[in-house]
Amino acid sequence: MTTKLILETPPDFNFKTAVYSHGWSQLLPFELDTENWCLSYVFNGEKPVSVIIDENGGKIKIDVSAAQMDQKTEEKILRDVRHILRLDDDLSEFYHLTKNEKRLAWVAELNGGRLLRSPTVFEDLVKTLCTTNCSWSLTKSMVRNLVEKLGTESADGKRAFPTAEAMANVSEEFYRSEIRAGYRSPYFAQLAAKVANGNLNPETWLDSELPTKELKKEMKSVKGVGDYAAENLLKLVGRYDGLALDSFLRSEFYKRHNAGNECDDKQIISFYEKFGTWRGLAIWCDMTEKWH
DNA sequence: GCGTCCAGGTCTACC
DNA sequence: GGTAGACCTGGACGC
Repeated sequence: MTTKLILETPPDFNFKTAVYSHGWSQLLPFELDTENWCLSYVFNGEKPVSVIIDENGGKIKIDVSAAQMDQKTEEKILRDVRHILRLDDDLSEFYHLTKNEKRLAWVAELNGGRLLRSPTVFEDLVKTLCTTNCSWSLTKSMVRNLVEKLGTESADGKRAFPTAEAMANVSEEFYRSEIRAGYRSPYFAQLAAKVANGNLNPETWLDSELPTKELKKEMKSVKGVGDYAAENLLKLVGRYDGLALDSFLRSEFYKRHNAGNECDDKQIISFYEKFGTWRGLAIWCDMTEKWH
């Protein structure tokens, strides 16, 4: 039994470019069906709720695997889907900056630039930690282990992303032996404990009034979060000042803009300076054009 | 089958 | 503030 919900989309919204914006759609509890072009997710709540999201005729359709829902749950699902697809982001200034750039004209044409995110900053933070210093396959493996071993099951047998409380209830050793997180294990244990006991609330980063430099400093106070991780998180809360340079972006930049030769990060930063506070989104779109 | 390298980096110690 | 070395894991690669 499913319940259908509908969301209106802004005119400059493109479901596929949002879903394919980066690797998040490959990380549980997201699951992407590229044949039917729909995205599944399992939302946390009193009881986890599994949904299938797709687009038809300029509207987002949400099939919820629940026979009955109270109004509060329905409103939360609608709010969360708006959040993960970034339906309320205003990218008009970014499109204005990029539409006359040869390599970036596609962004405004395809209504790109909306980076898929999780319903909570906590989930994005944990997933970002899973991307550091490892292959993408290991990132997927760690996230899968977190969901399958610590996530709560929904009615249809899928699992939600673990809450901070669930993650705080297991030991550092659990992260090593079961999640296969290696040296990141103490980072996960410490982070979960801080969030669960109220000493850290990453959700406040969404509408923080701190200048980006200060907010980045706060993010980096989390063990395991360095420049790349903090700048990636900043992009996910809507601030694109930092490039979030990692080995992928560097190697792509060398290929596309430096004849395959390595160069200093300062040269990359200088290259995107003209995009101002949008530079982090500009480099990401520049390096991922072929995905679209 | 085995060893080495390195991937969507960060931390700590040291200068 | 800048740099060297250590750090888990697992897939790719060469032999």
